[in-house]
Amino acid sequence: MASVNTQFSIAVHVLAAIAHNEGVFTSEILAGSVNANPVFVKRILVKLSKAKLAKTTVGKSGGYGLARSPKSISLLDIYSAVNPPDAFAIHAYPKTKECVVSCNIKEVMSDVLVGTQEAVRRDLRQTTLADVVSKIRARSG
Amino acid sequence: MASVNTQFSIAVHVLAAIAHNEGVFTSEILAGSVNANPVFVKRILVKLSKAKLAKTTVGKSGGYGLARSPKSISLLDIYSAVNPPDAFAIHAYPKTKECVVSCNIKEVMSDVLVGTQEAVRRDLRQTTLADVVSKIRARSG
DNA sequence: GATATAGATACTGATATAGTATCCATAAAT
DNA sequence: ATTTATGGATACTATATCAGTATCTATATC
Repeated sequence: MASVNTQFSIAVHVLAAIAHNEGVFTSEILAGSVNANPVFVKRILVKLSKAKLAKTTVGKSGGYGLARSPKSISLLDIYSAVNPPDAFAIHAYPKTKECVVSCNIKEVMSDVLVGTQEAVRRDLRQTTLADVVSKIRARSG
Repeated sequence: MASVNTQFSIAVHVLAAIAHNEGVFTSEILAGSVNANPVFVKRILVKLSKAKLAKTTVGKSGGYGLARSPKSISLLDIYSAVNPPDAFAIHAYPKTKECVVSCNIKEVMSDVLVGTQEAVRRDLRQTTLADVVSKIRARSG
């Protein structure tokens, strides 16, 4: 546990917690729900706040609320906010001059994988935070 | 450089090199084309061989050829052969009993992300090794 | 003014990727 | 039959990223 990026999944978790309970919560409480390190969760909350998905109030009795309605927040919005490394990496070794494949593979793969990355984005755009909350409620009821 | 999995991209590279040059090549030569560590490339070649995408001949004057035609090998075949970690990880912290979200988020996210992973597979299935080779040739010509 | 919060920073620890070195088994070349 | 070049396996190391820990500052409420 530590080398796969779980920030996206944690971001969805905390936003779902806020949305489900419809209120403002401190990072301590949200970290408690995730059962993860408070500072780690804070760092994710900061990203969500900068992306204007969460609304921060600073100072005593401060905390995090939603900045937009759950229906208007897609998983793609959350994914973009935490900005995880691309799902598909291309190797970056120096080119071997005499080899046609070596000289062009990177550009060709980039081309192909842009399409794949776009497929991911299309898929994530189809699910909203409201969908996630309602699925959670369906399971608990 | 070392924490993103580049094996898929390297696997495509070596198979494209074999397909483009239409022959049998040693791991040394293939590693030379990639400009990567020979043993690392070997480990990938072993996976491709086990997945029956590459055909191995052992012993002196041995090497790697294609086991199937480039048109019949999709990027999904190659992706599955190297078996990289899932693009989307879900955090695995213990559940907080009192929290409805905490108790159900993992299953709900799994559900959603299965669809995303499937979108990736659908996309990769659309491109073949032959497509990659012809794109490379188009660039070099 | 005291206090509880967000937010930032520096350091540490754990894990997975990739590199290095070396060995064995096999089959071709001699 | 021997030599030799290959695939394949294994053990160890180096490095980068993710995540945890500790601590500090700024700010707004009480």
